Amino acid sequence: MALTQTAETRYTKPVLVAINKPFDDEDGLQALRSHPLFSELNGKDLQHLIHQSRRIRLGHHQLLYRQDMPAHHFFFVISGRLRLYRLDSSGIDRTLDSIAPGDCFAEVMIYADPPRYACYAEALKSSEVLMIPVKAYQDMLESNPKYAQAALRHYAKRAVSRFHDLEIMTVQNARDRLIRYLIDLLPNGAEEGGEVELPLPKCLVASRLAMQPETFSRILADLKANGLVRVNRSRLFISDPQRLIEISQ
Amino acid sequence: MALTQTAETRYTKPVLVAINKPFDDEDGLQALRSHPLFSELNGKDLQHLIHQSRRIRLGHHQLLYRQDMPAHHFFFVISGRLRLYRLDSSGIDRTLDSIAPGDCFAEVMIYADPPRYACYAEALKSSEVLMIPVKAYQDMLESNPKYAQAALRHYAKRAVSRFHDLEIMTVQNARDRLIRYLIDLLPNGAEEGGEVELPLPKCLVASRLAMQPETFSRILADLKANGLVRVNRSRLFISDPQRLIEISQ
DNA sequence: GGGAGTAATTGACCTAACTCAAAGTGTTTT
DNA sequence: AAAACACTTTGAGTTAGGTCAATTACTCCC
Repeated sequence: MALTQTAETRYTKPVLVAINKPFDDEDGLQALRSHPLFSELNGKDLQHLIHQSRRIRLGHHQLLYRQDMPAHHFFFVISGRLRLYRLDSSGIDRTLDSIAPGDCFAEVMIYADPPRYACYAEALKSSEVLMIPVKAYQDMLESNPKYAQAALRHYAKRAVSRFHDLEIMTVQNARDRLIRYLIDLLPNGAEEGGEVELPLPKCLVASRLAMQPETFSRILADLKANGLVRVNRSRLFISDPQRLIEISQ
Repeated sequence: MALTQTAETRYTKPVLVAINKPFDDEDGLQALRSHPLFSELNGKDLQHLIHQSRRIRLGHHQLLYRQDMPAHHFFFVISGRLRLYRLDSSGIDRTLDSIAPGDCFAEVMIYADPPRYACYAEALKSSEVLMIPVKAYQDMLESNPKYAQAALRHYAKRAVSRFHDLEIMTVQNARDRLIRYLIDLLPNGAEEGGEVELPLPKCLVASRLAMQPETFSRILADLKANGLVRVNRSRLFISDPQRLIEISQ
């Protein structure tokens, strides 16, 4: 296995470090307020929700929760970056998503029955997340049904985006999957070129795209040799996305 | 391309045949009522919604909608079976989902912005669907916010299930993807054996699992030779799912 | 029941991608 | 500054699975 050590062997159980610093920095609060799940909330409801939540600091590679653990909370990323992954019976570690500041994750658990995490979540670097009790959000929604519209929009969008992820994975060859992945990272899709930053280390992007790190490296080297991307560490510059699409047939 | 003709070449535009038969057969109505998106509705609201909808009959292989078409409706399957797929630039047809009676599809479009279908939908055999105006459902939800809870549960469940589909597709080898797919078809998962019916023709299951029909056929022949499944047309009998999981490493 | 059309299987061959191994690069620690 | 570590790249050999072609099995019509 090329992916160094797995989280499974690194930790015996998640160790969460709540920190006392209240969640009131103006930028953090602003980020929370701009998330669809919270944007409609009035000040009082939002404060009440935050009051019931805990702020958690996670170290590099620290596990937040495990697959199949009962899910009593969902999370909002204040800073850092996390990834979601699954471990199969042979211990292979498959990355499913990466999560940036301003995103929520495990929020589908609010309505899962039984509520169990569907994957592992770990910090890719030192990060801070807001740990929100599922019940608190549920109660708030029940007493203010008008908030449900925004939540519905968010959930529907999430379902569409997962559908799109699935679509990439039905592409049979590794090069075309990588190309589609890169184009999705571009702010305007295939419309115009630009620079993208890989949201994960290359070996984890490879895992996300169901290929080996070596394959990823070779494909990228090949695209580079053909002048289709310029590579600078985890920053890629794509000048002509249309040409990339053309060669992916 | 092994998948015979594509829908793209078969049709120039979807031809929808609304039929006059009102949607009031007791069993059809019962099925609708048991779907989470409608189960909470009171009789009057449900009747109003049905009144604004149209009943559509689809012939074998008939296209219902195309990818990127503006989405003004979502659908409930009354009878038959449909599949969702995408077509890429080289015309390859990739199956993403199959839909059975009692299911809804394109329902995420209720909250998409802009509302455009993310894929093609076609009937796999002669089918009937209820075509529900997105706006009608939206209006109903807005005037009855209490219905939103059930909708939220449904959307969250859908997102989880797409996540799970994605997870299967990050499994790198074709045999293990097929095994996981089969186990998911079993009513009780890996808990106990049983008979499953493939929801799609074999060549489309292959496409759903990002492999060639030939590969699908060979893997199934191999599982059969090892006594892991018994195959009878599209019905498979799996006596010991645990053994299947064991060999998939 | 025969013929057309479609789906599934099987064989032979080939290539994309995996595996293993080693070396290179950048980062953190002491 | 060196050592330790993590990640990435490159090379060589192997294999899973794709491709092409031919055969068989179904299904639907007439």
